[in-house]
Amino acid sequence: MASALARYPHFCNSATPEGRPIVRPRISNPAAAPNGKKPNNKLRRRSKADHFALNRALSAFVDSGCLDNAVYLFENMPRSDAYAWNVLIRGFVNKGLFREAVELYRRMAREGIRADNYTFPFVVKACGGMLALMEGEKVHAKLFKAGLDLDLYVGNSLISMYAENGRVDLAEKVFGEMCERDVVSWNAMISGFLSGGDGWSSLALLREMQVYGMRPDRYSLISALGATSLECYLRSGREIHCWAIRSGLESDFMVETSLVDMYCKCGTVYYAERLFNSASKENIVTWNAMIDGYASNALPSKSLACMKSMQDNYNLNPDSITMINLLPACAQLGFLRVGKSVHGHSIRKGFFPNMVLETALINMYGISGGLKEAKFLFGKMAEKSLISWNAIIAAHVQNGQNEEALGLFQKLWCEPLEPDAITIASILPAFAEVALLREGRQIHGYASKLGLGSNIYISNSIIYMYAKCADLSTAQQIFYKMSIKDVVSWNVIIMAHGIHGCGGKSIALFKEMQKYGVEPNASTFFSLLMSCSISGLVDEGWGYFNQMRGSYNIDPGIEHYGCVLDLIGRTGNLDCAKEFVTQMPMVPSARIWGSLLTASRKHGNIEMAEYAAKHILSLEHDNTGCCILLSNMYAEAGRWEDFEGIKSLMRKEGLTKTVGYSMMESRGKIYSFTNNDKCCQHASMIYGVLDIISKGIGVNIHSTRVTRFRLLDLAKERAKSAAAHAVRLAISFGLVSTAIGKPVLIRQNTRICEDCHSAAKKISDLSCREIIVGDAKVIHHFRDGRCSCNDYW
DNA sequence: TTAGGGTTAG
Repeated sequence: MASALARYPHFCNSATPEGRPIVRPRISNPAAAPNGKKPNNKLRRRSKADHFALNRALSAFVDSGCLDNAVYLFENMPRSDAYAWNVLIRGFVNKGLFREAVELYRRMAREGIRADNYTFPFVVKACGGMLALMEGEKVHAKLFKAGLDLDLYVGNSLISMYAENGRVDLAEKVFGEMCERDVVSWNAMISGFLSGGDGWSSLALLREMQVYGMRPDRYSLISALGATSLECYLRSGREIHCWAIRSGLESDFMVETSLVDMYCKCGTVYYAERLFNSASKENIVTWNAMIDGYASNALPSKSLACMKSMQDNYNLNPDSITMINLLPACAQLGFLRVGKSVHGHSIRKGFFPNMVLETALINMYGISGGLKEAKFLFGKMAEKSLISWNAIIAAHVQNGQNEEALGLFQKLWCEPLEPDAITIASILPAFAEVALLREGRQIHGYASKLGLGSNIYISNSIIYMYAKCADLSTAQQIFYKMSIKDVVSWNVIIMAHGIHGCGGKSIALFKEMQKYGVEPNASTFFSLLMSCSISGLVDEGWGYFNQMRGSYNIDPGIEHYGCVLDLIGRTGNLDCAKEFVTQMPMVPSARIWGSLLTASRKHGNIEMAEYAAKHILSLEHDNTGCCILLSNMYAEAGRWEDFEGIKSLMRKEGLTKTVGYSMMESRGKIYSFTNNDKCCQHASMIYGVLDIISKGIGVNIHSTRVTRFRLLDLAKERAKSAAAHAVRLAISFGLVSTAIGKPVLIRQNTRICEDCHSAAKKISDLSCREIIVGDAKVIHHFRDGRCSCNDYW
């Protein structure tokens, strides 16, 4: 637009680029007699014919897209009437130069030419195109004053303008007050409801227009098919298809494309494919609709094959929309390389800048593990929409970068953009993973403000978020208040109880969901088995695992095997655990070997730990957690050479321990602590409390692990002593900064260490307070010297 | 001699 303005600056300010006001050359009127006497009829007729010829030439330039020539001619015409102005305004509108069109309309008024019933439809359309509601309303007031508001064409353009500006209510008002309506009026309103996201009203209006004796045309059908797609209402789509056949519109290329798209969006890709196969293949839009249809119906390979066939068999070159539609297929297949080649092709073809394409690429990179590329693209984008922000936030969450996602969410508030349902749905998992309860409540409040309280998808995420923020009771309340619950709602509430160590309640909920007629799926069993594993319900877990295939016809996936392995690990029968891993029907992942490693550490079996670690490092050579765990085991066993071996491996690989931190909230403020943090707020008070607590539970804050380490390492390890680990600093501060009797809520980004777990149990007993620590996997409830995880995590 | 509604995309 900026370049267009530079090209036609005089329409904005009636001045030449040098700043001189444009003075239209006044060619003497040939019809005027030189002596000032009345012109004769012959001369007058000739003058009129010349004027008409110039207008016709102007119109011809505009129709053929030669706007530069049209402008030149217009500026050099001896006189211009409303017709000439209208034609030129039309030229700008048709080229999408809406600002210039409106400027020309303003200049027309300044030059004393009255806008007429032909002018306003173009000007109103320009206001719709540039999403300028205020300008549109001003133009509406002007045409009302001119008595043109009842003009059919003007009314039709007003309907579209208001709908485009998101004011379907005003569009409806104009439509309702029209004294005359034609098929275009009905179509504009049908399309208006559709753009406002109200497909049902569109479809109702399609029926109503027929009651009024109006026959739908190709435009009516195209909009109505869009409405059907929006509402996924196949029955209506089929009716419209029948109407298209009866009225001979089925072979209209745009109706045909809309039908293909409708069948895909309604999930009936088979019908779309049948129609597509018999359709003309000349139009790339139809191909694009089919490529998108395959990908949206989980047929990504067909999507790629369709694109290839389009190129090889029909010699059509993919456009930017083809690229956009292809990217979800790449993401589904995990074809990062193909996705990158789509990116490269788009660069070579000059498709950039293109906000939609860039956003689609960010989505693809986010899903395919290419967060670095997604971040790079986002940073380079010239223009970003809310959808672009949603995509980059989701990319961070999908790749476990929750804190960065929350940072971006905060930055979004500084933009002139308002977060929507997708933003909330994208960011909620990050809140669940790293936020404190107060922040969780804020995002819940914001979701309610956006009217998303009854959105199942959002509600499910909110339930999980409350559970992870240690507020199981609010999670339960929201769950039971939901008027409609889907299988995900049940899975989430089962998992919510599971992570709080309430495995028995998870089993009860599993039985309850079936009483309500909800069929469990693979995720239900994952939640259930995970709950059994956290609560140590070994027999129950085994029972449900065995029922999966036999009673529910669900094949256990690797995640289910992982849960059962945790269950076996609890029993301490590590040989059985090892055998279970080697006999799994799928290749064990690093996560599976990690489960065996955890069990080995828990039961002090260093040989089994080494065996598991060997497998983990062969799959993930940079697995820091594995190295840390094994080095701790070596240290505890006094195997210093092996300990140093692991440490040097870590140095060689450039692996650094994740910095653990704990967070807690007091009086609306968030406090964060790292291990042995001497710079935290209220440090002297916190260390004073910690000293008292440590003495109370029989721990010397300065020499906790002396016996476990060599004297040489004593000084080094003292600094790292678990006695001043972040979680204990947070607990110390929590005990004195929160109301007596209330639980102390802590969040920790890593798993709680054994020493701190043991200390937290004792502190809960000593202080008669409940201490809740949500670590990276489990919510530990420490009460009366015990923990809800039964000391296995 | 001029006008209004329209297909695929994040």
